[in-house]
Amino acid sequence: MWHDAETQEASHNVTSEDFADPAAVRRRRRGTPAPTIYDVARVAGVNPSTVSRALNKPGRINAKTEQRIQEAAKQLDYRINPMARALPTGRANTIGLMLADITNPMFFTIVRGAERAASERGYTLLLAESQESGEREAEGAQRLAPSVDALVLVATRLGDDQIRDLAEWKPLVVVNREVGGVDAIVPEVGPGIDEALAHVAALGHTSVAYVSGPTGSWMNRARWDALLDRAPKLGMTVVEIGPGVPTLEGGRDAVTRVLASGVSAVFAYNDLMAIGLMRQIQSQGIDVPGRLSIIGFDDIFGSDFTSPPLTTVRAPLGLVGEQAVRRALSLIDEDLSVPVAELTEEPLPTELVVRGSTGPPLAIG
Amino acid sequence: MWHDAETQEASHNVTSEDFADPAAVRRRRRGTPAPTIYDVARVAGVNPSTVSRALNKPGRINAKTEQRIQEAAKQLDYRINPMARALPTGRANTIGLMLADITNPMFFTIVRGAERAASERGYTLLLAESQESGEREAEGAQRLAPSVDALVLVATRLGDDQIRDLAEWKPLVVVNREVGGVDAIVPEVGPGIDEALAHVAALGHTSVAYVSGPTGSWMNRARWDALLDRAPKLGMTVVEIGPGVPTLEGGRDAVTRVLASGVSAVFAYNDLMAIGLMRQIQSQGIDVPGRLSIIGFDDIFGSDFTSPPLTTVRAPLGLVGEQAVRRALSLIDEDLSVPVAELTEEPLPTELVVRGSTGPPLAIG
DNA sequence: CCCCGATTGCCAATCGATTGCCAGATTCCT
DNA sequence: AGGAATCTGGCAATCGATTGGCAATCGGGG
Repeated sequence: MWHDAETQEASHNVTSEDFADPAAVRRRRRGTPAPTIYDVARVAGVNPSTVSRALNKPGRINAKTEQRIQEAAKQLDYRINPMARALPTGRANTIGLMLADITNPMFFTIVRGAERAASERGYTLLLAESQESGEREAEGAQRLAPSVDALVLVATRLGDDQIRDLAEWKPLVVVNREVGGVDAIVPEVGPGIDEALAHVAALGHTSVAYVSGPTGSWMNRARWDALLDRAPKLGMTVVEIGPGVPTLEGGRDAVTRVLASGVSAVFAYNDLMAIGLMRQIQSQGIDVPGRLSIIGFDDIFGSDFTSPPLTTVRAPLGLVGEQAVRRALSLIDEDLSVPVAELTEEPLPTELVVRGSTGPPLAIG
Repeated sequence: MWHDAETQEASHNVTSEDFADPAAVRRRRRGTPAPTIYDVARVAGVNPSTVSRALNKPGRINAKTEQRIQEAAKQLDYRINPMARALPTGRANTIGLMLADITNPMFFTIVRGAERAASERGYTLLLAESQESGEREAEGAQRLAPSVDALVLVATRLGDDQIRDLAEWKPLVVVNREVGGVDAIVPEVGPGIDEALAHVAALGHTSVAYVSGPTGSWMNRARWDALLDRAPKLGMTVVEIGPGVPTLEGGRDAVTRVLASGVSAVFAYNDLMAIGLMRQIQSQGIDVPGRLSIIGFDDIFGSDFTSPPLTTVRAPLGLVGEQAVRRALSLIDEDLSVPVAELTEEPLPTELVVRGSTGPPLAIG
């Protein structure tokens, strides 16, 4: 297919005649009031309530009438006003999604899964970002809560009590965290870590470190706990280094302490930290995985771009997002005492993805 | 900071007494009806309308009364019901953001900018994804439109006419595209491309290729046009290869044709394609930038993870998102004939970021 | 002491859709 | 044919907040 300058030219001419000016379009807009069910009712010659029923209680109305109304609606290009509907029903058909940091690639995948699950059921996602600040998050949640049917909190910085308070107010699901009394979607850290430890053990490592993430992060603790529990059973020593911010910088900042610790393999709280760590270490002329094997968590976008590509414990983030929303939807149904759509919640195991950043330790290789 | 098993244990005990079971929390939730201005009015001993005015027309009400109402509101933990407010005012305080593909990292940055600009003014973002499908996008836009005050379309697949139709319906801003008669936020491709061409010319390249993105993409065309216009002036030949999908795969798929074209430097429609191209070429044992220099567009997250890190024409995506929302907000104000908040729209120039994927061509080096 | 204007708060209509209740029309059963 | 059951569609109240118009109150000036 060729670049076609003519097409562009032609289309540009048309536009300049009539609507080259954005202001013109705007002016035109102002006049148009959106049609309501009253308009539809008038055209179809029925009562507004009949229109309402025809449009969302199929069968409740005589087929003939129903069709007449459908046609009137189509003719007027009627679309329902969600806000007006939300008032009597109390349901906005929206789900609030609260993220710690939109730019962290781990969230993209979750958002996509969530969006998919939501739009599948006719729900829309309302987005808010806490920018890793508990205060902003509380504020954001308060702002979001009244306009959504349910909340999904991802990697939240809120305290357990705040979360429970919110949960009493609105259906709520937390992701990557567990809070007593609140529905949670958390990938199983165990399987992936078992695989990963088996992997490094097989390579011959006997001492590993964990570069810790934020103190308040539930998932950080979960990963460390799992490591602490299992590594010794495989005959390995394990130390925690940190805490640090869950970003490239956080990883960079841990380098000195990692090297000083003398370990031959290191787990980082997440891929971002792992990558930051790796790049910083490499910039000091140190070989990865020769001198140090590095393992991340999550398998975010870009974790296979590095060289060596990052070995990581993958979390099924897309599924996590999907399930979080599905669970939220089922909570809404439950609130309405509607038979809960049966939740076939697959387990969410993590798994090791072996790439180039792990290898045998120097002493052996 | 040490891992503290006790803390966890303790907190777990508390929860198990009272709310270990999510169902218990849910049950508790059902009873609570949210307080309304009527409740506040009763407590404060005034008329609901007075409450409304006290809460959002500061000064209209006697200071004494106003304070009494504030206190009543606080006491009841009243928060306004946005849906109920939206009905009479016609404003939902939301902006709809429509993306082609949430998982494309280039959008993350835009989303963050948009979210920031929106929440700054008390607006919330409503998210929809078209998954690169025009049909889904049209549907999504229709679904979104009635519940938002304005729409922002990013890298939309819609036709010009569809966009104009939407624009007559709601304030609308398109990003990374220009449509006659519609407000648009588009980074200036010129400066970055000039820099990039100067860069490759200085390195000694005389022939470049452009690996094209989706046919329907306005930005794809804009970049190609700019290249086509400027390269010859610098004494370089330029060919277009494609079109292709704007992903890693799209880049991989272009490899054969790129190599066959005999060029020594290649621009790709975006970083994703550039990276896909680079990795595929490297996997064939071909050196980058030795045999082929590669340049991307956007400077997405991860484009500096590759080795060599990617030289790319950076677009100020965060600013783009911010400005798109700001413009949308100003359109809303304009519709309301409110004095438009003065828009200090900085220009959005692109700039070359030189990293490792460009170098002198073989013949010279 | 009266009048005037400003201030303050209330009344009631309104936004658009939903829904319980009811009445008239049909159908069905025996 | 009589009566019950079922269909249909209309009426009107309701969700929670906003807002134009009005009435009561108050202070001040003459």
